[in-house]
This record gives sequence, structure tokens and C-alpha cells, in this order.
Amino acid sequence: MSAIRHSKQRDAIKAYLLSTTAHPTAEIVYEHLKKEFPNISLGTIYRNLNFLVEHDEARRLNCGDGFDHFDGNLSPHNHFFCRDCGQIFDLHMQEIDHIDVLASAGFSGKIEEHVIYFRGLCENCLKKD
Amino acid sequence: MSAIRHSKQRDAIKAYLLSTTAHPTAEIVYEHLKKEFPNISLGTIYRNLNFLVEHDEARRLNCGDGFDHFDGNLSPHNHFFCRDCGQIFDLHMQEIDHIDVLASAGFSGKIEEHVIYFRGLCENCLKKD
DNA sequence: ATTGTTGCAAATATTTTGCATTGTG
DNA sequence: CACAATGCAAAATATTTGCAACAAT
Repeated sequence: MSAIRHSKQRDAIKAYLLSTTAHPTAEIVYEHLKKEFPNISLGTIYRNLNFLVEHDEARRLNCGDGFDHFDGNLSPHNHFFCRDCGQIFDLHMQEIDHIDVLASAGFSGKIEEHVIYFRGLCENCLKKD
Repeated sequence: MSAIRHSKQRDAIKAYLLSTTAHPTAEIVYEHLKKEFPNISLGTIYRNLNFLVEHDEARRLNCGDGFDHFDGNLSPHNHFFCRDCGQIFDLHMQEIDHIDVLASAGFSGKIEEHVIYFRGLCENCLKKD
């Protein structure tokens, strides 16, 4: 077996993901980490973000804007993507896991999960109009 | 105003999207179109797929596999993504638009729509195990 | 004749990877 | 000390774009 080691860089990336609800991209994580590790490289950011996702310590979000976003909040929740400013917000709403049952009816495969993005205008962008 | 012209290439791309439920990527559309237009270029494929999406003649799907997929079926329906073979299937299920209402409760922005991907194993991949 | 569209090639943009070096356990 | 992780740079991948030639109206 191969032992998993810690590195200050990985710990800092995870701590940053846990400290924010902004769902940052790799580039934004990079800009943030550079304050603490001026020589850190984007390769390290990507390697660690992938590591965290594979080890269930972070989630990858794909909202269709061309960037992977990352979320350190592992509790079940859904996301809202603002079509104007592009920000991703957490939604605090009741569970809707019953939709998996509705999807299973009339489908011959096995439905294990769902990924949802709600879209529209966030509060700020609503005001701007 | 600028007049929209037709080209044989664009018409063939749209016809192909309407003829299949396989949710092809740009590359797959390209491979298919080459039979009819041996000199067609990927640039033309991408330009036309973007054109069709922008003019509401096709939909772009982002299931997280790193490729944009395209769907000529504009009627409201949801998708299933097989985590094993990567294929995308149409789901024929009852409407679940009420989840937008559930998401709106406790959110201060305006929710206009949602994008869902159900994930799991398709019938074929279930059998393979 | 005008101008939207194409094919080709070069350019972007995001993410991944090879490798010598560094750092953790 | 073994080998996982890093920094750097180059590579890989998917998509976009500039431009001269072509084609639709």
C-alpha cells in the first residue's frame, strides 16, 4: 500500500475550499494560494484539486461556463448559476431526491444520483436591470 | 438587418442532430459529416453547432466528460449519463418543474430554469458486471 | 454584387504530464 | 531512506478565430 502524505500546499488548498462558498476555479485557487506560497505552480493546484475530488474531500462543479469549479462543502446541497455574473451560489432548499425515483420509472438502467444546476439571475444582477 | 443564409453544411448538421438520439460531440458530428462533405472542417462544425444553439435550433449538453454534446431534440426532456460507457440517454419521465419552486423558496434571486443530469449505469453496463 | 459561409491553419484556453528536485513520514 | 509531492516547462485537448476563396440570395 502507498501511504498518503500531506503537504502544506494540499492542506492549504483544502483549507481554502472549506473557507469559502465562492466555488472557485483552479485559477482562482492559484491566485489565492500564491499569497502563501509565492512559487506554487498551477500544476500543483490541478493535481491537488483532482486528488481532493478523487478522495471525496471536495466536489467538482461543471456549470457550463468552461471552467471546473470546486466546492469544499460535502454536505448535500444544490447550486444556482447566475447567467449574468457567472457566480455560483449554494441553495438551501428541501431535499428533492424523489426525482431519482421519478426518473427510474420507465428507464431500464440504474439511476444512482443526479446533478442539478438552477439558472437565472442572482439578487444583485436582478437589481442592476 | 443581416439576412440569414443557408448552407448545405449547416442544413446537414441540423439534419444529423435531428436524426439521432446519441447526443454527439462536435468530433462525432465531424466524422459523420465527412461522408457527405469530405473537405468539411472542424471549424465549420463548431461554428454551425454554436449557431444552432444560439438560434434555438439545438441544445448544448455539458455532462462533465470534457466534451460538449449536442441535441437536436428541443422538446423538454431530461438526460441520463452512464458513468461506465459515457453514453447519454433521453429520459421519458413526468415533469418535475416544481423543483424550481422549491429552489426559489429561500433564495432571493430569480430562478428561470434548471439543468439536470441523472447518473448511474445504463442497461448494457449493468449487464456487463 | 453583396456579404454570409467555408476550409485551412494558426491561435486560445484549460488541464495534464514528464522530469529533476524537494520534502514528508 | 523511500517515495510522494512540488515547480517548471512542455504537451495534450477542446474550441475559437483570422483570412482568402467560395457560394447563396
